[in-house]
Amino acid sequence: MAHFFREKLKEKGLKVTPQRVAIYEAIVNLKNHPTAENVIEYVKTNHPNISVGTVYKVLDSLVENELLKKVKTEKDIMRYDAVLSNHHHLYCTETERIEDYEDENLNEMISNYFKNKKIKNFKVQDIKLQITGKFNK
Amino acid sequence: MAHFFREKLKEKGLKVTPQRVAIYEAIVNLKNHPTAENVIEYVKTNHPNISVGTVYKVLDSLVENELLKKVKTEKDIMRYDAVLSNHHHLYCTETERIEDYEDENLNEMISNYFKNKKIKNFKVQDIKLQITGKFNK
DNA sequence: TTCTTAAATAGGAATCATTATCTTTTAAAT
DNA sequence: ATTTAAAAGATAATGATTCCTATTTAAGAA
Repeated sequence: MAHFFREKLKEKGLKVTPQRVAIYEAIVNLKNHPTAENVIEYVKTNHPNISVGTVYKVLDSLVENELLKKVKTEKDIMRYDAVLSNHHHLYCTETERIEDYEDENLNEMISNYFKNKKIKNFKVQDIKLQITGKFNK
Repeated sequence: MAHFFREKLKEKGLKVTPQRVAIYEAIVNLKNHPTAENVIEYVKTNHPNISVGTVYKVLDSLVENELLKKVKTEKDIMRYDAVLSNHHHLYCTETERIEDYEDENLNEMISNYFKNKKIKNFKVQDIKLQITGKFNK
């Protein structure tokens, strides 16, 4: 996993730094689509001197280079996702919990639907579901 | 429309103030899911003394009372929607444009799909599509 | 209509996530 | 080992949003 990431960095012409690796691993390990602050806290256990600005800069550049994604929320605090494959999100109405939801059949159904049904004046590139509700327990 | 809004405010036990009416009308008139700043600018043409804090507070309370909705984005600036009926959003990859997308057939297909396919440990309350792509022109 | 009062607004200071700036360090190519 | 552009660190600045408090007002009661 770290190997995949190192390769990807090189591909994109980005230097492989310990900070970048640590930040990426933080996103992977921290489930629930962490905030920058979550990442900083996590990374500081192994890199106590890491700078806040560095974390923000790295997150931005990884998103720009498609190694991470931002998660759309109704909050002004950004959250990140290391899962790049096509998937949807379950949003809890009562907490900040956000979980990934993968469903091949659903993807296929939707992609079929939009093969026929065109949206006028709009070229669809990607479709994601925001599924809002309540987790049990 | 203003009438509907006044009634709704009363229903919720909220006072009908000129500021609230103006802010609500701003959201309705400003297409493209305005930010708080867009609203402030718009409302100031008729209410030059309106306070920034008031706009934020009103927006919050209208969202809380289900007279407005927040739009999920990847930005740290909040955007609002006065359309309460079930609809989806078209997000432009290149600009900040976000348009409503209504599609009864789609709603039905998805709701049928989730009538059978249950998500484990999760009770679905609402499903929205984020459709990302490019507008023509 | 006037009175009463809790709710709402105005104005401005404070907060806090994020950005920007500038200096020092470092990855990695030569 | 040298070189150098890129990256990181430290910290100041920014800007959207929230907080605070005095003043005003909507709306029910008299």
